[in-house]
Amino acid sequence: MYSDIRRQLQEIIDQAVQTTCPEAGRPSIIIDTPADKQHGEFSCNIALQLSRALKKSPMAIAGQLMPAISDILRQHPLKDHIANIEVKAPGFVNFFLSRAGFYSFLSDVFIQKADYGKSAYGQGKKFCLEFVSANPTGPLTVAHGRQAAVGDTLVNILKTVGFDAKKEYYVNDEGNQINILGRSIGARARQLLGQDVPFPEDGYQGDYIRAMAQEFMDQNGIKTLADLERQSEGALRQFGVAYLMDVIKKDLVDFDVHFDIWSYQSKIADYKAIESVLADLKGKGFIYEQEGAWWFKSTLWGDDKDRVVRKSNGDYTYLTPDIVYHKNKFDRGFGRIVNILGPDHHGYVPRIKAAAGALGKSPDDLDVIIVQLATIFRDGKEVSMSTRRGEFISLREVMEEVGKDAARFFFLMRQASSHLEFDLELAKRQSAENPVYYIQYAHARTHSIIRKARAESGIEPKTSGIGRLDKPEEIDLMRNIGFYPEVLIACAKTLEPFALLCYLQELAGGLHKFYNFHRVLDEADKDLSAERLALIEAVRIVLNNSLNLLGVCAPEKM
RNA sequence: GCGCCCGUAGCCUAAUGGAUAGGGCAGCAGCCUCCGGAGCUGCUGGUGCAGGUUCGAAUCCCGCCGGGCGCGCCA
Repeated sequence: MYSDIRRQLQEIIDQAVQTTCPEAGRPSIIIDTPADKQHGEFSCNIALQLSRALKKSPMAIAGQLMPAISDILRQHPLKDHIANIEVKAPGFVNFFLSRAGFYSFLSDVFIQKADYGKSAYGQGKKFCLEFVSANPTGPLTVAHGRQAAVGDTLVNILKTVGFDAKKEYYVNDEGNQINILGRSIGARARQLLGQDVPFPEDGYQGDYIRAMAQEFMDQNGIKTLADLERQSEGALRQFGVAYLMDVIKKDLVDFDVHFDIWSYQSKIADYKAIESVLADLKGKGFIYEQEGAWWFKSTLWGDDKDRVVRKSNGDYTYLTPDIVYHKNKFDRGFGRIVNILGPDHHGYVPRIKAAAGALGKSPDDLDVIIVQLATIFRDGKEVSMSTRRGEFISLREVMEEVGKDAARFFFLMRQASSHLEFDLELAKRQSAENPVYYIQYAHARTHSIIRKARAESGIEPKTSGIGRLDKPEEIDLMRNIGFYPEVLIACAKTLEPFALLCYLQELAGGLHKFYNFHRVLDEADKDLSAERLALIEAVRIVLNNSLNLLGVCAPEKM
């Protein structure tokens, strides 16, 4: 494994530093993966780091370290895996893998197969990622779609690298938005019954509200205004929440996003729970009264200003039940809590981190990923969006128009922190301009070659005893295959699945390039064919594993 | 006004403080007797401005310039 080799090199270099320049102490040895393969598979900058302390030039230090490293390596089990060590200006020590080193990556793949990529990096730590958590006031929008794609993929990756990670959806089934929802449905119902009532100014204007009003009346046998008046506001709200949560859940299932935990505000943050948490915070001196309202001292943890948790009229603000909800998450044993929010909520981050602090946790135990908006382009024009006005493209429309695979892939095509432009026409295009197909095509191609080898030549991938793969395109593929588990760990560290997309494009590109340079199936040399077929098989497995993490299909034919 | 995010070629985008700033699109020139041409090869072009920290800065710090977002006893 790549990480094992890295760790062993660290030990070797550490030892070399101790013998050649003990006065340097025990500096931490950092082994990089050079961006440029001309600098080898592993690179160490220790000589550059020690330059100042030792008052020597980096090149001189590296020159001293080199022979010591070689000596140690000569008697080390790793010696078969390293072909060459070089010192290169301004003072890097670079390590080049041998063919045996590269072949070991293929062995790893054939041993682990569908599990290839898994690691123990997360050490089973309980990790809660809360995302989407759209209020049940309408269908999911593309903003939620992007958050869903990012969150779902991220948890898939976190689980793969050894976290006990859960996907959680928090349902805000109470509060102002839900009151407005109830009133909106009520108003549409009255209008359907012929009463000329004005629609609430802040109401939800989407057409779906009218359909819901009709459904509500059908279910409850409401035929007249008098029938309607007998229904409570609460009944309307309850109906609205249940109806829209069904819509949302179906959107998510069709988008291949499956949550582990559904938390309801009404169940977690009831009156008793809120009062208990407020009493606790008040007891700790984190809450004070002013002008009839209760204020939470969020400035103690760096927030701009303190925040109201109980208004002068006795109502709670949005923050208050949310503090209770986060306490609930911590109480459930999650060591790490991460929330995905839209950019319109970034001002909310300091106060919820302050809440974590007030609950006796470190504000660093709670992270927030802000996923920037996706702007949808149709016919080269931006489509404007506003839930209130009912003008938006729903996630469902995008899914139905471009398909689940392209939608998920496109939502991940930029870093979450970057604004995303989603071109519907491009996503639909089945051509070279569309990156989804580039990768899926690579996967289909591996299947096609393996199929043909079996059917026409009876050649099977040679999964052990590889010895002849040495072309640059073959080496490049093996290097990338070996790097796959590292890519997943990098994604987990940065909480950013984007790097996996870049990796996939490179791996797919490497396959296409190899294919164009070298013939896999050759009747005259079936042994080499079997080795190359093994390489193809390994690529197939990695493509398949990573596409699974993205929730994108890995087609065998296209 | 205060706070957060962002400025990389004609357009989009990458780069755990590392080496010659890497891809893609569009453009031009090539590659199918042969495993899927949804592919491959080649050509051209870039870190907003000015300082600082560092052995080393697209990256970190300060100041400008330009863009986005947020600043409620809303959610």
